[in-house]
Amino acid sequence: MTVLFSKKCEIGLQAVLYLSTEEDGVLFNALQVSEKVKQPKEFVSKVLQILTTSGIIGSKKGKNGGFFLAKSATEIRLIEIVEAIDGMEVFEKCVLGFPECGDTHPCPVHMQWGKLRDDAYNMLKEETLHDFKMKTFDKLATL
Amino acid sequence: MTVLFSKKCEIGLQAVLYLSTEEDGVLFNALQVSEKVKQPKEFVSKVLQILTTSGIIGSKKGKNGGFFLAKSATEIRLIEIVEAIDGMEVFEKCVLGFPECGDTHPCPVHMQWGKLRDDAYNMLKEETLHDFKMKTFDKLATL
DNA sequence: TTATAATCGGAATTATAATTCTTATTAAAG
DNA sequence: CTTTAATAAGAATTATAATTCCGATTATAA
Repeated sequence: MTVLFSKKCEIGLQAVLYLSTEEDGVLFNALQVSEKVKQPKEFVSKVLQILTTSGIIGSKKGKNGGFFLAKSATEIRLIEIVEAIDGMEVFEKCVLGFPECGDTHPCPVHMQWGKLRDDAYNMLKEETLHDFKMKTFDKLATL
Repeated sequence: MTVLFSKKCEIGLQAVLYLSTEEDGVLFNALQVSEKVKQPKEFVSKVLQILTTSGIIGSKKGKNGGFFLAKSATEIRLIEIVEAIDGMEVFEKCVLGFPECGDTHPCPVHMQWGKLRDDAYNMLKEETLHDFKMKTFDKLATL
């Protein structure tokens, strides 16, 4: 099992972070991305398609085609990628699985998890891809 | 998808919280637990078996048998249930899925997630079942 | 001692997520 | 205009988690 997001989503996050390491206008094809994130090309392609449909990245078909950030790295937030692939359910459901958990019928950890969940949400929402760029570059270089 | 734990684990947590609502020595059979947590008896039985093997709950076979807390509610912590069913992987793996993420090769959210992860761990570790007992009773009564 | 009501453990099945395959479409380059 | 290298989309397959089923065992109570 993954931690909080599906494997598709993890790959999507990694792929977009990788795309953000290049300047505007430079393309990476699916093979290059798949080698960087160390996952099969076919699977990575699927994820890149989803991100293309949702408008986070753009694609160019045909020879010398590939993928690129659809917006500037200063405008893309990690939460958008999570939302496009997994949706927002993780931030809405009870961590203990109680279907009726809420402010009126709280589970034993409702308040505490609520804070953690909001912190996680903010972690993904507040910083832009650009903020992460250097860290990411260092990170991806070592993989 | 579930939030952080497998469905088995969610049911295990709910089941143990339910068992903790009774005094020592009182048994609940699998059917009673399954009705309370609103899941099929067969599935709940499976989960109760796992918890029995790991020593968190006890079982009595045969007619009038059932399940009960193996220790006092003041000695059982939610983290034990998570560990018995899902293991500790959620608290060890990178939230973005980078296989080499760690203090030397941190992912973009490594430090921030590290804090959240530790807070979640402490949330499940520090309070005992007994601490949750009244809240839980109220909670389960409304389901 | 027999019937009954439980847990136990493993096998079988089903559902869902992950992964792969296939074919179509597109655009550049020869 | 043809070949080539790419994405696109959906179908098919595989892996894993969830769920169900069945037979065995156990203990109580009639």
